[in-house]
Amino acid sequence: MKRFLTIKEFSHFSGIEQTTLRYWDEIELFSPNWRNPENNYRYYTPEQIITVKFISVLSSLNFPLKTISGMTDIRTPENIVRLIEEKEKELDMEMTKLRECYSIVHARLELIRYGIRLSNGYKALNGVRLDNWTDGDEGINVDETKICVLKRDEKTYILGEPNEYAEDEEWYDPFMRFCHSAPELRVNLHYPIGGYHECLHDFINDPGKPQRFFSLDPTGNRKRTAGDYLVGFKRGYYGDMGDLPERMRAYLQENSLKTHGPVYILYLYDEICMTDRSNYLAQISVAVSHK
Amino acid sequence: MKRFLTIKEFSHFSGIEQTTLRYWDEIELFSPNWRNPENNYRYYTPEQIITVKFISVLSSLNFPLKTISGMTDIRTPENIVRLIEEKEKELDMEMTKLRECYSIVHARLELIRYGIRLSNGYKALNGVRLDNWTDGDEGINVDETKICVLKRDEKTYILGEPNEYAEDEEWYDPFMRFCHSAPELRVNLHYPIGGYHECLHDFINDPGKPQRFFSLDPTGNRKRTAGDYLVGFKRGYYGDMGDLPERMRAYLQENSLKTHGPVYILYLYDEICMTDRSNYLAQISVAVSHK
DNA sequence: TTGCTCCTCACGTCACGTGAGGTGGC
DNA sequence: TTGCTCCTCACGTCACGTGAGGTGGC
Repeated sequence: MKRFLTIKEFSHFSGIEQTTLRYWDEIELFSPNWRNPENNYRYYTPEQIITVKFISVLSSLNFPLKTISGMTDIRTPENIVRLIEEKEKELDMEMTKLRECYSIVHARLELIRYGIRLSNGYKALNGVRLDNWTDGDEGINVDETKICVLKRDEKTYILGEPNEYAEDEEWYDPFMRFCHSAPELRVNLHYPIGGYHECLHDFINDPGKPQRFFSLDPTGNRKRTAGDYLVGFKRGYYGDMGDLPERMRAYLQENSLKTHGPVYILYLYDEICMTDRSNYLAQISVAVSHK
Repeated sequence: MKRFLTIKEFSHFSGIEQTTLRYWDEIELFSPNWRNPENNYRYYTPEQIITVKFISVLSSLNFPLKTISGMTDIRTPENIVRLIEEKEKELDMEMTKLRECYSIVHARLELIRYGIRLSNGYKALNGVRLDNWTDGDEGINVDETKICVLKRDEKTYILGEPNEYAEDEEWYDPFMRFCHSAPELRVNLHYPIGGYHECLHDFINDPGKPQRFFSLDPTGNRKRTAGDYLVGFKRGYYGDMGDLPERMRAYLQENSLKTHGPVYILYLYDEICMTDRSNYLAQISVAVSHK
């Protein structure tokens, strides 16, 4: 009358591994409908496919197996609904976190890819920039030794509080205070973090000590507006800007340009993709227009 | 000159547990910048916060720690980008799977909640239906012993192939064939599965042997259209429809109604939330209009 | 001196995966 | 008889978590 399935058949129809089925049986989460007392063979019924599929879904959603056991032990509609509802907020948070992690990785990839295009372009050109070489990609038409004006898209970020430098303090003391205050400012420190100066003048005055930090968080409340930006690059450890500020000022004068608003310092290559500190690669940008 | 952080401070600023940091050090995934050779104390630098944050993001995205190690061992921009790009499709699939699991659980919850409202309504009313008791919720205005006409919203599903019943075959033989053919039909068996008869006449003829199965998959290509439906309920094991077909026919005659299209059988309570088979709860619905 | 921090080492945990060695059914 | 399936038992794995027992620094 009743049709039984061996563990192999049941595994085949349900898509659950035999080892998993044996384990779930062992911990008394999900057991075959009947066991042959002579040889201890496991026999399942077709409708158990429905249950085991549901258990596998809950397991995929990171329900601990003990929680699922608690659900099937006292198997009532109310119990199932209650246990799932209890987990619902947690699930939502996990989904949000995953999406966020995904977005973080992409923000980081974007910077690194930009750096790679820069370096490749530079290598391909033997360090000589050809003004007529474009392929629609800003990055490839630039080399990291030159200062230039580029159209930039809008970019969203979260701005930190002004940094206060005590005597002898370097960038890392305010950086740690920034990390510390991150939760209250709703700053997600996983996104790439950059340096910020209120204006070009401030940057030139003390290029190694950013006046603020910002996080390249796409859910931020601040925007770097789209438009023309003066862009320069610098190899070196955090804060080491060499003669870049001076070169930027010279470029502005030669080309009769004036800057507006803040200076953004973003590291395309940093700790994450470089072992050699002197090879970190920063991009410095500030909005410009003709005088 | 260089500012060092103890493991406690570093854990605090980075948000990574001390045990995790020690473990990551042990497996040579992420080590402190300096160790005191006298007491083996670990000392981290502030910029390591950036790296460890990124590692924790990758770890949250289920990158195996060995893969992340491979990334930091040969730490070049190209290497980081390559390893992430390799995982990208897998990540997309995982995200899709999670969303799907979420949707599956909700499809299931919806059915169970409907069943609970039904049972509660029935209990509260001592089995007597009050026609003027509505709160905008169809479920609560219904009791499971009565047949009635209800407005139903559109519902999406995937329809299986026609079932063929060999001699002496019960519902579970075609059900298993349905499970077997699920992958080619792009049927996701995790969603609630229902029975389907081409028309009321077929249902009444052999109510225990659905002519097809369908999966309540919201990405399906079929729709149960919105409108008026004749709805009845039945407690009992799969296929046991008792006198429900006869009662539905009587109701149609008394109220001068005629049915259109297929009959849908959906189990609100089944294996998953009931131990007692005789208490499974099916909802049977078919589109109706006045003669 | 006291309390706090840090260390290593060993063992536990969770959800399986992987053989080893042996039995059962057509 | 042969090959296939099923079983148990033990041990491995992954990414930590949890004490135990001891040292180090202000």
